[in-house]
Amino acid sequence: MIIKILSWNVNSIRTRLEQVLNVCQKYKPDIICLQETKVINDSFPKNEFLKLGYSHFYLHGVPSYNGVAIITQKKAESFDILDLSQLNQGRQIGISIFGINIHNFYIPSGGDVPDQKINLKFKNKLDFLKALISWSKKIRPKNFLICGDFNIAPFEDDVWSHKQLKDVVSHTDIERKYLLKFLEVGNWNDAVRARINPPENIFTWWSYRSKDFKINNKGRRLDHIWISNDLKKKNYSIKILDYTRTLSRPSDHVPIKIKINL
Amino acid sequence: MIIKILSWNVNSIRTRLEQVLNVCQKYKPDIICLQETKVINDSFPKNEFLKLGYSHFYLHGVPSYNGVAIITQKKAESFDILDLSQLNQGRQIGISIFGINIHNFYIPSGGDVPDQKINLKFKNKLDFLKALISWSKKIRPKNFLICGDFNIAPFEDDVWSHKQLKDVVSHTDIERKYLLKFLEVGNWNDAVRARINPPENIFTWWSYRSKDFKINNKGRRLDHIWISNDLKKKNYSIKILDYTRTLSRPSDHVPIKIKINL
DNA sequence: GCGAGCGACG
DNA sequence: CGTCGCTCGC
Repeated sequence: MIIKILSWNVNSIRTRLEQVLNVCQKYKPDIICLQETKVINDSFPKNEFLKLGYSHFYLHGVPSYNGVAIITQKKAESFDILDLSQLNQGRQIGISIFGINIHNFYIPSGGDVPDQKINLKFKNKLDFLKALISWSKKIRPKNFLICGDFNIAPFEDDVWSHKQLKDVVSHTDIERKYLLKFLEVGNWNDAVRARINPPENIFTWWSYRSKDFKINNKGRRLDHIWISNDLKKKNYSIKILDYTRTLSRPSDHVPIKIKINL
Repeated sequence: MIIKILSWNVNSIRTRLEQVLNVCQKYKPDIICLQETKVINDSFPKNEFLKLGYSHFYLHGVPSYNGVAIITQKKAESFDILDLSQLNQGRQIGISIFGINIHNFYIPSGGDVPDQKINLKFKNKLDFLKALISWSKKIRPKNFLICGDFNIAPFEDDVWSHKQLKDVVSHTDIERKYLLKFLEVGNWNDAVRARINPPENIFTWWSYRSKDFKINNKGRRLDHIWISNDLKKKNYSIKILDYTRTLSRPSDHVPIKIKINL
């Protein structure tokens, strides 16, 4: 059975609704994982998804910020809301469906200053990664896929300039180290870089602040799909839907998609 | 010489820019009078108008609220900023062009409660009307056209229900009396009602709060074009562009247009 | 209901 | 640059 999973930090589902629906109509993913929905569960725009045949909503929204959602056509076998940081920030949910486990993350962005002592947000980000490392050890992933906005570009060529970004939050040594530790202890596999590499585009995020984002192309690969060893053996393909960044009023992140033959 | 003048309360020129440009391309007015531009002069989006051949901007914007603008293809012979209320609220400007005088108003809306003692905004509205009465007496209008959002529906059939709106600000007896006094002392002529009458649509405003505005059609005629006696003798026609109210993200007011053979 | 500006956050 | 929620104004 071939299934398609799409992951996208939409930066507000209400603002981006039409674009999300268009992408769903075009690519018909079985499972939609959204981050930064920025809406409480009661206000999630379910009706429009229902019209497209998506009738199951696994939501963890908090007011104003963050928020994750998984939307499916088929009912999930289970649904979990996790709160590893104990801050109730709407950062992780998981479902079991089609015999696999899918978790959807929004890892903290970490603020501006990459210093745990003076920037609590950066500390929280590293703490969240530590919690994910423990969680990975505990669950011993099997038939498992995780995706979302990890807010870290782990490899040197995951950013437009390693040299200019090595002290910028999202690409500092310590974040990259923690993320790779998370990858390693869970025996996770970076599904995207297993299939796509430069010079093909691997970036999933371009700042709103620089116009003409594709001219300078100062992007970063902050969004990820990781799979357990058993899924790695399956046939799968990856697509980064970077065309969405050229639409009017875009999200700063673009969707990533996996098609996998279970 | 035939000239076309368009008056429109756009409720933010920045938000409504595309719609205003579309209307200009469609009707090619020589003179565009806008109200509630809600933008300071430095931020007025001139470039887009320049592309359509409108190269002269007569602006009186204040931050956040109110604001009036006259935009023309031909340079005006004079430009006046008036501040009859001495509150610097961006409510009246005038130009001389094509040998006539054109003044563009945004009369205060007047708040909720139609009582001068407990509602300062209502008092300010009546004071503004008194000032306009004095101004009319003083100027003795000749070759004069005034237009804009007067925020008053003067006649009983200028609202969807005189009975239900007679104590609602915009249609109270005292406002109607003051506005008709203003009309009378200036020897002004209501150019719109001289040409268009029910059952044809004469409303220029429908509240944002009632959806399906054309079903209940609870509109009011708040926007006006008045002309002096000498202009009354010219050939002229009027059009209310109420189709703009059906566009997405519309202004709550629609444009009114006069075509006059000077 | 829909503009505006603000400060927080990204 | 662009979300949010807030308050204000119409």
